[in-house]
Amino acid sequence: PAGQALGRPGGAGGGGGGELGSPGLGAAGRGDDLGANDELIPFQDEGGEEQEPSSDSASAQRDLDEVKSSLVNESENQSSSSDSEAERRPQPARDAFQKPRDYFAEVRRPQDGAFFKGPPYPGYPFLMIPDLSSPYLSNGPLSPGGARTYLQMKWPLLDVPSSATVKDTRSPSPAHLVNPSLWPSNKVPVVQPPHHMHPLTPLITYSNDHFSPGSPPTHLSPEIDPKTGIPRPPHPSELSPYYPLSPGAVGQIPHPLGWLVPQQGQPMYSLPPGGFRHPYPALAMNASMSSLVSSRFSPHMVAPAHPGLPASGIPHPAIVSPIVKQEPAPPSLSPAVSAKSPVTVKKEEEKKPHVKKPLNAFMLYMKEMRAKVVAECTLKESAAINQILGRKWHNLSREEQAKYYELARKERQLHSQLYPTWSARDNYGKKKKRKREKQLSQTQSQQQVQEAEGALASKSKKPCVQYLPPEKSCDSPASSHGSMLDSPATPSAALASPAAPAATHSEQAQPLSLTTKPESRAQLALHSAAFLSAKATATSSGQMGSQPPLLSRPLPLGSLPTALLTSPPSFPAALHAHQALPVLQAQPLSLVTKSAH
DNA sequence: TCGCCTTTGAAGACG
DNA sequence: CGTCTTCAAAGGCGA
Repeated sequence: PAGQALGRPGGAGGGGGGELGSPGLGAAGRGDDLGANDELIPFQDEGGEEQEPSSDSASAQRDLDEVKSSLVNESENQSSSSDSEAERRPQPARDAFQKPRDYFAEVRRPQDGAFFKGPPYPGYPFLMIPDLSSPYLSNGPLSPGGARTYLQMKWPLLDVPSSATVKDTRSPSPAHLVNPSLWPSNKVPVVQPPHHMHPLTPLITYSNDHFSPGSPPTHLSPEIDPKTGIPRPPHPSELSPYYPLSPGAVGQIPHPLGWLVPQQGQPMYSLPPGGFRHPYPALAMNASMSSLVSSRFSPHMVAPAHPGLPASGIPHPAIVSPIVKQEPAPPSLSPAVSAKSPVTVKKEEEKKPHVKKPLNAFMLYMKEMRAKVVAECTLKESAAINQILGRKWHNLSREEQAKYYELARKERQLHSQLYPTWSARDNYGKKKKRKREKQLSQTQSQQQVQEAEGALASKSKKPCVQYLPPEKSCDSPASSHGSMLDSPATPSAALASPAAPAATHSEQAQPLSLTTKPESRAQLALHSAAFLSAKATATSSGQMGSQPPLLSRPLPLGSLPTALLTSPPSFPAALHAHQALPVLQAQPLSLVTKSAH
């Protein structure tokens, strides 16, 4: 069954043929062009790194394998080692190489659908897509899976057939809906966006949800709001479909994240149901993106304020009203905003859609990767999947994480601009609480972790299992090794701050990592050993590939690899890329072995 | 039908 | 300033 889902997307994977082809590479390539953002670029690289078409497929497969293996066996070692090695190494290297446009060009194929299919992840699409819709609103319905990957994002941008876009617009959310094909059964996240979807859409997703029905084809009419009829700013891009919200609002800013966000799911900030939004974030993106990227939302962002905005609760994408999600939005939009009598205000507030918190780096990552993971493994439970994702997160290289952190940062900025008055506190108490129990459980888990740690220290592993849901073993991966303690913070912290993605700081982080997370610790232990060996080998061997995987997270690897990768002639790399791929793949193994050694 | 579970990160609350 | 709590996404599962 799983296969099914994958299948499609996979097209990518599976098909082998697909590997290269899929790629959306081509798309990616384009994206780059479009993107043109400075920041973006880096991302792209990274993204590219992660996976490109071929690489993607390969990597994806690997990942899957890893995951599966891990799932299957939580066995620690393998999973850990394999993961790190397989996944990372290849990816990075590949990414780097693949990116090259030329390469893409070649790769590109006419197949529309194919494109999207491509590798699920390709890179992080971040690149350029500025889309933005923001999904802060909750409502989105959406889609399920959420699987959109960044990659998609790229694509969209690139290819985005106008038609497609149009469609999207039309069926805003529907886009997804519309294409059931996409969704279908499995959620196949990966797949995603079929052509229907706007390339961006995926990203936008959020918006889509929102968009929904009403939304007019933005393209067509550039910017009139369906609702208000107000003309929007000319560029959709600017607008950001994302924030549909205010549609009327003119200028909302696109959500930086938008692109990140996967479409399917909900948008981060979803729009109010009624709200309309631009569906085509993609369009918008460019301009906005760049601006966003640059981090300046200002113009758009700022502006937005006016009309709709509202600081207060307004209809904004992010806004979701739990209660009444839908209602509010549309209507409320301007009117509501306009503050009515206090009473009304209260009402609104009550109803008011609540603005969701901006997603943090990990959440963004989850959104993107969830689908993949789901596709890979049979598990469906989010809890199990999240564990896996957590593990994968740790395995990400700093750079990769940095991307997400940056995105998260932008998202927060955007969110703050959109909802200046909003505070996390606003959402407090909305969910039910579970406090103590949870804590207890946590504490228990912690204990377990500690125990695990102890074990680890001693060397044993085991613990993991505990965490995992008994049922699904498969996943446990993460734990596999790990288990252990967690101290997440550190790494994250390091990263976090680091807006600078690349920042090699990673090293700094690393240390932290050690302290913090359990896994990391566990990994550390492993890594440390491996690492040492790796270092030697690495330096001598020179190929990064090997190391990255192992070290990747914990250690400096991240930096290393990248450095290595980057250092080489980048573009030309393209050529290499192909070659490289194979090599890389091979490497992993070798690496592994090395590490083992 | 609702809340739990699970992950990481951010931000608020509290001491 | 440090620690703890809540929420963000997501979807199966149990009550």
